[in-house]
Amino acid sequence: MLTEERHRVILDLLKEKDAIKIQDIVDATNASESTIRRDLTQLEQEKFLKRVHGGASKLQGKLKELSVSEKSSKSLHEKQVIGRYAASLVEEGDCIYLDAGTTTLSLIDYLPEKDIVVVTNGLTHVEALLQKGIKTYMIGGHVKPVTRAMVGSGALDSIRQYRFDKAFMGANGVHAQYGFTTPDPEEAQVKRMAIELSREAMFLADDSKFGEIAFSKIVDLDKAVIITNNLDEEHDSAMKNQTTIKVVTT
Amino acid sequence: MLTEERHRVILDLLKEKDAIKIQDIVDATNASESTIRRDLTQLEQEKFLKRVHGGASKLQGKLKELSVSEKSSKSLHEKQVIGRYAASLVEEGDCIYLDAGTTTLSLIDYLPEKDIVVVTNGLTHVEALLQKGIKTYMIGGHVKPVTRAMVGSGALDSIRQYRFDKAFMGANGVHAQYGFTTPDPEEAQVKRMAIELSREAMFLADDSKFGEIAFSKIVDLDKAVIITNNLDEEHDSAMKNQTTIKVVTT
DNA sequence: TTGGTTATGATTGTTTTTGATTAAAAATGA
DNA sequence: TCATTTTTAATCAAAAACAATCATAACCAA
Repeated sequence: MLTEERHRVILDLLKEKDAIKIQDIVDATNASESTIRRDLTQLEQEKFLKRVHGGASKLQGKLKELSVSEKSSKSLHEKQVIGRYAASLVEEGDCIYLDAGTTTLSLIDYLPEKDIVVVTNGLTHVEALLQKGIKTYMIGGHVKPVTRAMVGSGALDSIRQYRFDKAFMGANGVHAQYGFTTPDPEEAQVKRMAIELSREAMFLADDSKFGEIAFSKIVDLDKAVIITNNLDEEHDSAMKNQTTIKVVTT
Repeated sequence: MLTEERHRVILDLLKEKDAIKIQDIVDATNASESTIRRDLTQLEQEKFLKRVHGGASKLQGKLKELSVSEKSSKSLHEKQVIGRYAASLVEEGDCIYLDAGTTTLSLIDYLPEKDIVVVTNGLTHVEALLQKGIKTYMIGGHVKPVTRAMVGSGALDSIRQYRFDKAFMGANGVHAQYGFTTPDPEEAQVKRMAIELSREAMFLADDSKFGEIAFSKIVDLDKAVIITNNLDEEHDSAMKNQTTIKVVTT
């Protein structure tokens, strides 16, 4: 039975019962206990269920936040790897800016239990941050319906009240010549301002972003460090003399 | 039977009876007494019930803090009535301020399909507003974990960027002498500022709020209109010469 | 095919959960 | 009050579930 089939079986079982035992799944799939455990670990990471001692249970609440396509997307793992590394850079007492977007969202899971303050413009991020008990500030502004990010002049005024030790940013395009880019000019403004207000800025970008160019320029490459999961020779040689690039593999 | 299942069973039993004996739970779950005791200890810690000698009992009072759904269910109908009326006051082109809180939240359901702009400090409200396709602004600031409202100096700076045609407010206490009050001084500040910035301010308060006094004063009664579902003679005569009170019955 | 990667199932030692046992504490009733 | 009964918390050993590791099997691209 294919991995994906098993996953489907597990989720189907969970649809009918609120909680299931590992043995039930073993019986239903004829896979070994070890395999099922691995499945559960994976499905938990992808936010499809919650593991409990002895089995797994539905997770209620905010699972609907992410569309299924997003969750199962191939790049999920890359984002987690990048997010985990970025989170490891956070130090006691830091004031962090966290840009809206899915890559930066994955960082939250790995944030250390330290005394830190996080400022964000992502509505979705706030819930996750509060869940972890992190002191959270949100900048104001117009709420952009599609991305649930704060933009506009209100956001610019609002963000100017803060200063950051580190800013973790997202972008749609990373290009040797055109720098960091994003589709929405208003979002670009906010991002640019966040970088200016920060002692140290980092872009979290998986390898699919390299060579891409979106409509609005945020800043040039030399304004921020890049954290990515993979970097081919072509882009490396084009960008390496402009900024620092950290490649995280596992 | 999984731990979580047992917990569910216990809470279900408690829903039907106000108090249960340990032996009843043992019978219902086929677990040992020791295990049930451990379950009860845990559930008590998580504020789901209160242990009593021989078993467990519902805890009344403010456990409801946890589940917003339960909390709002009690006076849900009143809130809906008030919310619907308040929404009917909204006119084409209005700029609205919507205070955080459950009463104002119910207003959103009834907002007309007009070209309006809504500014809010309630994180929970934003999602509902976007769902209805309403142009939404959020003020920035520190996110208060329990209420998910924006407070603090950031919120004050942020809200000052706007002016409102109408402000719909919530309060914990409405008192002839002490005016409108709320438990948190920081929230009171934001509320006060919102009222100042608004041409017209309205407090949405169900009848349980009358005569109550919370810790922090927001403003005096004459600064805002009151919209409520019911008003007894005593409070009416005490307040009617200070402000306008609109009683909505259906 | 070959070499390398990934998925699998068995095995290991460790951790968590469980139920029984006990002595202490609380309720009961004369 | 005191003695009796019930309930409780604490302890412990057995059982269940666990993560980690490893060798094998299946898979894939060159």
